[in-house]
Parts: sequence; C-alpha cells; structure tokens
Amino acid sequence: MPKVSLADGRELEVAEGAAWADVARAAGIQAVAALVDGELRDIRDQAEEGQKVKLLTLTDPEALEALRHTAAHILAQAVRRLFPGTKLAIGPAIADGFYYDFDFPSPITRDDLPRIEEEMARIVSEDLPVERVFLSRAEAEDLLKEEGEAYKLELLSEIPDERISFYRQGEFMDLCRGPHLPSTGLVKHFKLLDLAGAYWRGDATRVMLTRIYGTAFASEEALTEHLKWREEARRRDHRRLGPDLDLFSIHNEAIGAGLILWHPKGARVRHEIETFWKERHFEGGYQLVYTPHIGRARLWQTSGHLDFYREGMYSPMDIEGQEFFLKPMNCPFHIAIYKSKTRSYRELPIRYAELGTVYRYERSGVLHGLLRVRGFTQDDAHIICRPDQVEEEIRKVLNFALDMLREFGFSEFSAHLSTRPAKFVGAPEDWDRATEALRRAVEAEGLGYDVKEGEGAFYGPKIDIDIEDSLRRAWQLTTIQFDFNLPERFDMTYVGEDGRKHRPYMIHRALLGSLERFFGILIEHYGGAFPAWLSPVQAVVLPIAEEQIPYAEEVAGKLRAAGIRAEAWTRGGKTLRYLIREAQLQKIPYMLVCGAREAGAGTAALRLRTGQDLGPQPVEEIISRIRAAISSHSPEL
RNA sequence: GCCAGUGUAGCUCAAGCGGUAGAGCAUCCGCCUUGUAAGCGGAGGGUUGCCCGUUCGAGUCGGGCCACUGGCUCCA
Repeated sequence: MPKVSLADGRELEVAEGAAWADVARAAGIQAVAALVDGELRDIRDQAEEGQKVKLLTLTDPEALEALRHTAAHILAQAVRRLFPGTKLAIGPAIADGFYYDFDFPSPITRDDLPRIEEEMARIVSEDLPVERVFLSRAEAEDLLKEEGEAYKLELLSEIPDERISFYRQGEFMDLCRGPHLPSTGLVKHFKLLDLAGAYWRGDATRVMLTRIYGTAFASEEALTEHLKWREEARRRDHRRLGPDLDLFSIHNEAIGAGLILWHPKGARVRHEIETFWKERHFEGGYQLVYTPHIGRARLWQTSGHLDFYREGMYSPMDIEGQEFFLKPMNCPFHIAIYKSKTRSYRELPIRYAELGTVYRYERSGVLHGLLRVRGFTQDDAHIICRPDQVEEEIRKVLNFALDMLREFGFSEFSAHLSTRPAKFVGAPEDWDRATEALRRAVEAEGLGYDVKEGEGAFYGPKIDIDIEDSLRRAWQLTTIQFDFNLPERFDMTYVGEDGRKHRPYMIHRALLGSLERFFGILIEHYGGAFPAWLSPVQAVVLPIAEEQIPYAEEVAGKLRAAGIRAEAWTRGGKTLRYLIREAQLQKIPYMLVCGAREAGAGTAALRLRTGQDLGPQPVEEIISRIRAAISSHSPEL
C-alpha cells in the first residue's frame, strides 16, 4: 500500500489506486485540490508512493488557480446555456482571475455580461458535481466533432496522450487538463470584468474570438478588495491625472497620436528628472552627447535598420535628392562619435550618454497614454569597452541603475536574463563571456532573476529589470544589452597594447527606459502626489484675507529665494477653504496659511498635503524643513 | 491592423417613441473679506468627432471614415 506524507508531518498509508480526495477524507481535511511535490494537482489524481502532499482547502492561496479555472468553466457553461451554438476555444486561470475565449454565432456586448453572471450564479447554486472522465482519442474526436467544436479539435490534435481528460458538470462537458474543484457550488465569489477581442492562439492571421475576463476569490472580502484595487488603479491612471494636474496632453487630430505635449508642470518634473539624471551620469563617468533627429539612408543601411527594422521606422524624407530617416535609435550616432578618431585601449571604457528623442511607428491600436507612444526620449547610453573590462562595467551599470531607481522611490526589483537564441551573430565565446558577466552582476546585487533561455536578441544577451510600483504592478524599465552586431557592421576598433586593431564590446543600456513612459509610471506610482523634489509646485502661500496679500507675497518670495518652487495665491474673492481644497486637488505638498496673526508674528501656519495641520511656525523653519525634504528625495514631507 | 464598446461646452454628465441641445464644475464680471477640502449672484461658451444618406425635420435612424477605451498565446 502506497505511503504519502502530508504537509502537517503525518504519514498516511493509502489504498492502492486511491485519489487525493480519498487521502483528504482519511486525513479529515476538506480539500479541493492538492499540491503534490510542489505542483498543483487535481484532487481526483491518484496518490503514489512517497509523494509529499499539501491538501488544499478552498481558502488556501495555492487553490486559487483551480478555483478560477472552475470559474472559467462555469462561465463557459453559462454562455452555452444563453447562447446556443457558441464554440469554445480556451479558458485558463490567469494572474488576477480567468478568461474564456468564445466564438459567438453573433456578437455580444458588455451589456450581456450581467445576464451571463446571473446564469453563472444559477450554476453555482445548482452545486453541480464536477467529474473528470477519460476518453480515448477516437471517442474524444467523435464527441468534439459531434458538438462542432473546431477549436477544441485543433487543441486535441496537439495533445500527445491517448487518454484524454474531460471535465463534466451537469450538461456541460469540456476538454480540459484541469485541475478543477469538486463542485460548482464552491465558486461563490466571482465577477465578470471585461469583454475583449483576442485572436485564436494569439495569431493575427487567424480568427478573432470574443474573450470574457473575470475574476474569482475564495471569499467575498478578497473579491471586494481586488475590485477596490482595480478602482484605485483606475483612479491613479496617468491619463486621468495628466490633464487633471495639467502635466501633459495628447492631441490626436491636431498633432498626432502617440505624440506628447509636456505642459509647464510636467516639463518641470521632467527637468528635475533630467537634471538629476545628468548629474548622476557625470559622477558615474559618462560623457553627455547630443545627436541629430535624422540621418541619411546609408547610415541606417550600414546599421541594418533598413533591412531589419524598417516597419518600425517612419517613411523617408527627401532632402536635396537624398533620403533621410527619423531616428528610431541613437546608437549609430554614438558609434559615429566613437569612430571620429582612432581610439586607444587606454581611452576605454568610453561611456556616451544621451537623452535622445527617437520616433518609432507603433500600430494605432497599441498606443496608450504616455506608456506606449510614437515619439519618446530614451535615457540612452552606450558603453564601449575592452573584453577585460566587461565584467566590471556590467557590475557598475547594474548598480548604477538600481541606485537611480531607488532615488525615484522604487525598492522592489526583479531581473530577467535573456540568453543566446538559435539565430545569432558574433562568436559563441563572446556570448558566453557576456552572459556570465550579466549573471554574476545580478547575483552580486542579490536580485532575484529568471533565465529566459534563448530569448536574447540576435545581436546579444541582455538583462531586463522590472520594478514594482505602489500598486504591486511590475513595469520593465532598465535594460542592459550586449551588441555583437553593430561594432562589426560599423567596423569599430581600438588600438591595443600590441599596436594592433581590436574589436571593442558595446553595451546599450537605458535605465528609466523613456522619459515619457517613466513619467507615466511615476504618476501612477505616486498617484500624482510626487515627493517634494519632483513636485512641480512645492509650496503655496495662502492669504486668509486681502490684507495679507503683501505678506503672502513676501513669504513666497523668501521660499523662492531659498530655491523652493513656491507660489502666493493672491487672487481675491476666494475663501481659505476654497484655496485649501484647490491646493489639495493639485497635490501640492506644502500649504502655508497666512492670516493676521501670522503676518504679525512673521510665521505661517503649515499644512501638509497629507491633511496634517502643523500650526504656525517661523518661516525660516518651514524653509529648512522643505529644503531637507527636497534634498533627501524622500516621499516624507 | 483586428474584435467589442464609446465619442454632446475646457472637465463630468443630461436630453422617453426622431421635433431644432441642458446642468454642475472650470472661465469671465460683480458682491462677500473669509482660519484648514467648494461663500453668493450674474454672464459668456456647443458645426452634438468628421462625411454621406433616410426624413418635412437627425445628438437620436442607416452607411463610411477618424479618434479613444478594454484587449489580442500568463497555452486543453
């Protein structure tokens, strides 16, 4: 009789052929799924000798995937009841919920979602047992053919097994790997969220299906919390906050989609970012360069962009009979600077940095506020070094990147190492050296990372860094990429100790990615309430009555003289309540209230954006407090 | 690009079966002289995304275009 060990340390002997459900019964646990040797398994799976199992109850987080997968089936069942003739595609559990792709006989709209939800609730209340049945390949094929399930048939043809699993609940039966909960009655807390188009198998050449997104949780509280989180993310959407805070605008008709106008306040934030960025780069041994927005066709011919990247580039313009292209990347220009004279090994490493504005064609459907645009400024740099310097340079640049991101208030990072793909240029030894340098650097930083085997670009391995924002969403910002292609194409060389020409290594890197995208992420991370050093307006001085206007102006003047971005709000006719509300909505960190008492005493009553009222304080003290907050880059006021 | 939805004043939103566009905020002008998230009154502001059609008459119905939103292999 097989013996298995439970998560609580117990060892159980089970009958030959017993399922985990039987084990759970024997152990007295209300299990809905099983985590067997660390893998989520169906409760109906057979227990085998020596396996370690954690029997999962409905509320175990590990069971969520099964719960959502079952929710997806309930969705499909409801859709089948309401829209006969609908074909099923696939319906997995995903990070935040689940979806199911359908081919409806006629289009449905969002307004149909409540009806579908109601039918789902009915299926839940029917508490249908979910059974697993195994069919032979031939039986499975017959069944799916009979039901006209063309998509499922395609999936079936790719399953290697001869024993095909189906799950059945009531009248509904679906080809599925599982795992699933024991019954539909367990999926009590769910919600349908969105309707979207999705290509069959994600392939743009194939049919467009209708995808219904939803989410499900083990408890009503967890579901409510998730919906609140979605609401908060919506509230923080940079496309909403941008116009509200007068930071930027986009004018599709008048100017063009995906092109950003930075308003004075947004521009001020950008200026602070850029200034800080440049200072740090000078300290880090980078040299700042500026390069043009366009270049002749032959440049892009040499770089290979015209052969491999043309669909991402804007059409050429004709200047005196020569073709010029808007730059999609800065590298060829930096290389030209490098090549403007003979380089010695003594000069290396050379690090060229540029806030370089590039233009790339993006399909209209993928444009998204500041996050996906057609014209953007990369915080770009190219490091050109000798092979013996690679290790050190990578270590430095990674450390540099993380330091910079921390200054902007991000503290959670994860890294992805992408290695050599099947099709590549350059020598495998170079690839290995570069890949190892990247690996050692992330390990030295103590970053968690995963390896994306074979997912590097054809020209070199790379490491990407994701940050996590205040809503626990991941964004890919930093990328550090080797290039074994361009040095070759442009014949970059340096003269070595031996007096001979050698090929340098080149590394592309962007830390923030692009200023537009980074700004969008910052807006959402802070919900528009920037830390003092980034706030476009750092302090407002609010007079209570007209008599205090001169005093308010004097105070604002003192703040400005101390390097603080301060305004006196002296337009008449507004109550203090009004002005405070106005300042709160604009998320201005410091409000200095000046009434008769303060004007007499040379003080101001300090209110923080947090709502905290600190009462009257000498203006000098307020100034040093604000200056300290600014220079610390801290979000604390 | 594709699927579904949406497009009315600077912003948020109204206008039962087609009958000739309205409110709050914002702006401007007054009054009020204000103590920690909206004081009061008045005025101006719209080619209802664009084009074509149906109709005596279109924000509303039909067609085409444009733009935006949610998405478009987290693999039975």
